[in-house]
Amino acid sequence: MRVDELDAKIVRLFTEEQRMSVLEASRILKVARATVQARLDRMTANGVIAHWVPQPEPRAFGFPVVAFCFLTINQDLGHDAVSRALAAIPEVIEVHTVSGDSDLMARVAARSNSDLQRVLDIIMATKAVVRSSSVIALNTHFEGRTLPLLEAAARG
Amino acid sequence: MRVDELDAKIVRLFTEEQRMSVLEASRILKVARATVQARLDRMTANGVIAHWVPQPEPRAFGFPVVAFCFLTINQDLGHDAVSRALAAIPEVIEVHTVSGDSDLMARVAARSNSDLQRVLDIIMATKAVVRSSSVIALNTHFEGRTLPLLEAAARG
DNA sequence: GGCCGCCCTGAGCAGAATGCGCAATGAAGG
DNA sequence: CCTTCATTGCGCATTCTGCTCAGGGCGGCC
Repeated sequence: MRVDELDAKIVRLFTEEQRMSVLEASRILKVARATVQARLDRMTANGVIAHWVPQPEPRAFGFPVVAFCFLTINQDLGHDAVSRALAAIPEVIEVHTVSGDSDLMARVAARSNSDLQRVLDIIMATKAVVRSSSVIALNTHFEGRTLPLLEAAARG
Repeated sequence: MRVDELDAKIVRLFTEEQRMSVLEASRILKVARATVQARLDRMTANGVIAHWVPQPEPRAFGFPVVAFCFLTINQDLGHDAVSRALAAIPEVIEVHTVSGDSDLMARVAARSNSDLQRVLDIIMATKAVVRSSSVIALNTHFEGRTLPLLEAAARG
């Protein structure tokens, strides 16, 4: 979908001030309320706004450790079956099929470095994963920063 | 912060049905409206609910390619300076300092595989990055799936 | 030039939700 | 027993939402 600057401004407003109402946004942007409504509906329908939900932050409730695990899987099962098995583990936040030496990459949260070992053991215990190699995130500078990209897309 | 099952149920409700109002949530959960309000306020104040904003999805507006780039940086500058330089590039969605052979890991979005090359060139042009090695996400099975972890934390 | 579709606009209205305050209740812990 | 804190139910004024409608501006198309 093509987005324009008004779309980006709307998203930015609702991002910066989450108490923003559609009505007030329309006042600030000096457009009709129905316009803001229509833009939001259109972006939601087209998936540009993928979700608008309270995002729990694992760091804030006891899972400060984040690791990226590169997994070599049991090829007999297939990627989808393995990702389903991984989806059953709550500590697994994210799974991609990737290019390169490994088959899958998973983002994993844990209570501590030793707890990470426990989670990795659970992953290996699924029998779906043959080998894993992990990289620990020592410091997260930023994440989920998609707004600048939306604005870049809006400019052309 | 410690979360209980009510907290998790509240987050689940607002995640599954984003048109949910505080009032209706209180009706469904059979608690007072003020309680739901208080829980949401508390979770927001403690960062358990990190953000509650429209999340733009790059795939939906022209950036279907996602890659994870492992960067070796110019040590003279330091991680923070480099991450600031990367923050100026809208295609860079996420940056972590990581353990292992590389210094930083960045999640990068791009319009296509060849466009990814363009973005990598921009990254290298900052002079902050000495070497990069990328892994392309061929298929995203799921991501941002933090709710199960919150529920696990709520159970104990 | 004239027609058409699309989007934005301003307005109105009923219904619903919010923000706020308050006193009472209940459970937990010292 | 007393204190503390979360929860509860209630009410009120204010605000927002969902919905609808007719009108106007604009670009594309024949």
